[in-house]
Amino acid sequence: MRIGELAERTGVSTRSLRYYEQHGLLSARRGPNGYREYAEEDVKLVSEIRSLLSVGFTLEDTRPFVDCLRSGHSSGGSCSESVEVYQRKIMQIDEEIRVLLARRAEVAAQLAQSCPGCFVRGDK
Amino acid sequence: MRIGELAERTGVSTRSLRYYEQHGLLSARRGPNGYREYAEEDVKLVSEIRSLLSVGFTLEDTRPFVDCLRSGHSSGGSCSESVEVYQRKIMQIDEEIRVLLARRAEVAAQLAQSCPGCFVRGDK
DNA sequence: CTTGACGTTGACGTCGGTGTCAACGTTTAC
DNA sequence: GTAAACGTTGACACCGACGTCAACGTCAAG
Repeated sequence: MRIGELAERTGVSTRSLRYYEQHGLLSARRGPNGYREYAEEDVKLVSEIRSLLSVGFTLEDTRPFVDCLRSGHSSGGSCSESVEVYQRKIMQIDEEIRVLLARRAEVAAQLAQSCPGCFVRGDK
Repeated sequence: MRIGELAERTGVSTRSLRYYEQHGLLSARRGPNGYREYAEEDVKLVSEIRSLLSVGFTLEDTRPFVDCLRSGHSSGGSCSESVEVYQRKIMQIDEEIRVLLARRAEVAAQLAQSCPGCFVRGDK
């Protein structure tokens, strides 16, 4: 399978696929013409990457999952390193939520101060 | 007051002050030597900008507050446009929180699936 | 006069994932 | 044979709020 087909089957641009390769997340044999040749498993690999990116992982975060899949596991999350990343990520999200809640409170307080009687949708 | 003093008094780099001016948020008279000359009120202006930036406003978001102060109001939040920005911002923060909560749930679900029995700190 | 602190403008680097274009080689279909 | 579709690498653009450096003008103190 060449890059165009992989792109089509995964819904990922060829640009992105090359970018992933450039960062060591994807690898491809090269045909005699220099074209990249992908295997079936790469579809799954790319899907895993996109799935993780879509929930806020960085590309670097996806590396353990990719390695996990490549080492034969059926799921990218089956390895201990992946689990650690999951947990780090959740703690990180929690932290971001805390920051946002604090910000919301601050902004709401400033609003209340400069506009007494103003209410904010969602405030109890 | 020249830019160095304003920077010192507000705790903002001269680079930032020039950047704010470049974007029309700050203005300065020019001395005969070309140096920027600031008034006392500019200290308050810059403080307002920093205060808003620190709670996640973009520079553009601060414009109504700056205009409000410059038009003579004692508080940057006293104008209706500022109030609207406050409200937009709060709704925006709420949206971000919703997104993060959804993400957290997704990630936690994936973790649970690939690591049954794994618990996440903070999960009830 | 010289030194050094301070001022000026302009421009590039940062971070991340991707779009997009250029300039070129290959394969495919007619 | 030729055009269209696809492949290759390399490089610039984006977004936002700056840091940082260059190359230069200005001004006070010794």
